[in-house]
Amino acid sequence: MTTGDDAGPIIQLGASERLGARPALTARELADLIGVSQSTVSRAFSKGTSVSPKTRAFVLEQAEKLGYRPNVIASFLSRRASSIVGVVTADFTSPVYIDMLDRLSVRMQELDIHPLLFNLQAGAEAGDQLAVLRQYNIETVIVISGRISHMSVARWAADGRKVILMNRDIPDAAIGSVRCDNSASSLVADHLWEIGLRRVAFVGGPESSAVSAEREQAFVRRVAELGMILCGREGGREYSHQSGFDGTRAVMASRPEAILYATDRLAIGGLDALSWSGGLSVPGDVSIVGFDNIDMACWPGIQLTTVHHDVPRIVDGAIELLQQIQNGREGPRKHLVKGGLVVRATTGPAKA
Amino acid sequence: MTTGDDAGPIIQLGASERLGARPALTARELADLIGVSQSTVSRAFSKGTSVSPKTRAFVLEQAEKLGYRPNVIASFLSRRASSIVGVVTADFTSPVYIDMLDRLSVRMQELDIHPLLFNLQAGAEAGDQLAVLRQYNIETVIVISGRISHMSVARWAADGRKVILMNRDIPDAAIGSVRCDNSASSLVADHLWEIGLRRVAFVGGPESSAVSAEREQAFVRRVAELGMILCGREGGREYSHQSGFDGTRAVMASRPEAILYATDRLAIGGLDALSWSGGLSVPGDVSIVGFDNIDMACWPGIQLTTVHHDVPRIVDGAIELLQQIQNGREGPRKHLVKGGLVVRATTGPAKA
DNA sequence: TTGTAAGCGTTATCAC
DNA sequence: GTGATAACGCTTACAA
Repeated sequence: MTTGDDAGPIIQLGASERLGARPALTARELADLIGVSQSTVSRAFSKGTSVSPKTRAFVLEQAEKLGYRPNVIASFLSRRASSIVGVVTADFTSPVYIDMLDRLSVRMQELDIHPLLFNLQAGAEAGDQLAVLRQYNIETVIVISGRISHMSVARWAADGRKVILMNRDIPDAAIGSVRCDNSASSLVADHLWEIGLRRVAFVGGPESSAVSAEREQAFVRRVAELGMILCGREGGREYSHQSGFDGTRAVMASRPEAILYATDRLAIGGLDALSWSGGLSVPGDVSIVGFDNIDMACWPGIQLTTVHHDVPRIVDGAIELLQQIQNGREGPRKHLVKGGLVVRATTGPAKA
Repeated sequence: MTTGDDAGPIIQLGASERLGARPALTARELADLIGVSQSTVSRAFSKGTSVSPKTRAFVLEQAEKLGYRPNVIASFLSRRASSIVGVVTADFTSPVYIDMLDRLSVRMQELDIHPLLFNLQAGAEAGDQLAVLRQYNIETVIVISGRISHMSVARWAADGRKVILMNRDIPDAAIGSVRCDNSASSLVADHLWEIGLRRVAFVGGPESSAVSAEREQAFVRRVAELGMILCGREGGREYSHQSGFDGTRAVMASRPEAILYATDRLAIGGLDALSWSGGLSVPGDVSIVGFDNIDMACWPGIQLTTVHHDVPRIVDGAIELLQQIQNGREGPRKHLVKGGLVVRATTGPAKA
């Protein structure tokens, strides 16, 4: 019953609910109530401590009944560490990053790890964030953004924070990362070849974008191997619809039969330039291909051929890394998640 | 230099950076170092305490120099309250809610208030969250979602948490809220009347959605006042593109000259059904109007006529409320932010 | 105005 | 395996 904006009228609260404002039970109080020492209560709640299974079960049961839950703030202070994880974002306009944040935050909650959100504006200083990380005793930081500088990441790591990078990597650094295999764009070249297209172009994101560069590189290499012609190439200032639109208009001067875009958003900008606003037929006049397989890609009126970016698996990888770090096992690891080509309706043989 | 995914190579860290792993300075250490008492340091950092301006300035200056920052965890424990604010979300697929989260989190950071993200899945229990709010000593919760039940909100409030609702309200409850004026949909009726359209229809969100209901109501009332004909009405299970697509197909049976949708996303689904996939002309065959004025609404190939939803001002309102609450001033307040009609290219006279 | 000292609710180090 | 007791780094009476 939690769908829609309005899940019913205000419901009268029972007596126990009303008492909520009373301060929460402390370990000491629970201990006194059930006749054990306060440290026993503490031990019952932390794993890897020496309590008899019987006592632990008893304490946990009573705690449940009386509504006791350890105060994490006190625990953080005492342990000089917190289970809060910093989640750093900067690209709320990117559907892929939003999807990652969505799934990641849900998964974290299931594990009782809570994300403190650091939404960095362009130009925010890494140092400022570092101070906050320290203030909160935050040990682990997950970066879901391509816009945070390597420098910032390096500083956090140098300060002893564990960093997990999503969708990017710092090659020779001992920093965990989980990302999709951008070289899958080579599959696009194969596909275009198979349907008989020879003149191809690439429309990318910002020049400084590693993601765009990797996707371009793998595509261009395979294009060359197959003996196809790379007739055009455009980059943008950003990963926006307008960028894809403008890039497409520009690259059409080279008369390509197909265009690969660094992301679906750019590709949809291209579809707009060509078809919605341009009066051309896709794929009749030109084929287009995206990368990421965002929700929009399968809208009835879009049906974009694209490379699948497996966000759920990337999130799984990040969660796995997170747990390894929190359990103190192993060092940083690099995950690379494969994606595959999804052929829809924006690619096909050229019109006769 | 923080645009693009890759902001340069790893930079060698200076000596002071490398030492970062050394534990942060405490108030006691700073106090000893600069020759004041620890409580003086504490006072210098909290406003409304009795310290001479001179001492405060001195302490703050030295703290800055030596890199001291109060540990907020200890502060939370001592104050039995935390400046962490819970931000509750559930609709990561809604551009408007994402935009709110984006802007809100940035504004909060500027104020040194940090958002702990609670991303609730459909069906998540309010009680579970409440336990976590207590564990973190969280006093204030901002709800950016229509899908969290009134019941949950009421329970948090009954437990003594301050709640700020964004984009919704619980009418007779003493709970703060900031939302857009959904009755602005009446402006749509006026606009359609002026361009000579008489048969209109409405495509809404889930039946349980208060937002959809309010937008529909104001529209329908004005339509009646103007003597226009409401010839059709469809609701969906959700606020998705597909819902808008399907709802449009259904409502076209009543041959409307114009359709108002509860949101832009639904309207774009409608545009897809009519134009991209349907071969009809918009606005030649039928005019369509959305609500929210999301980014997509102004894409070259969309140019959707819509009602502006002023997210920045709504966020301003929420921040204002937040500060009032944190300063202990005043009780809950209700803000209503006006929007206006944005006429673009999807409305116009019917084809001759 | 400033310093001293007693919490805040945990964890961790001791003995037993 | 369990119970006292000392941190953890702050805030806040209470004294000076």
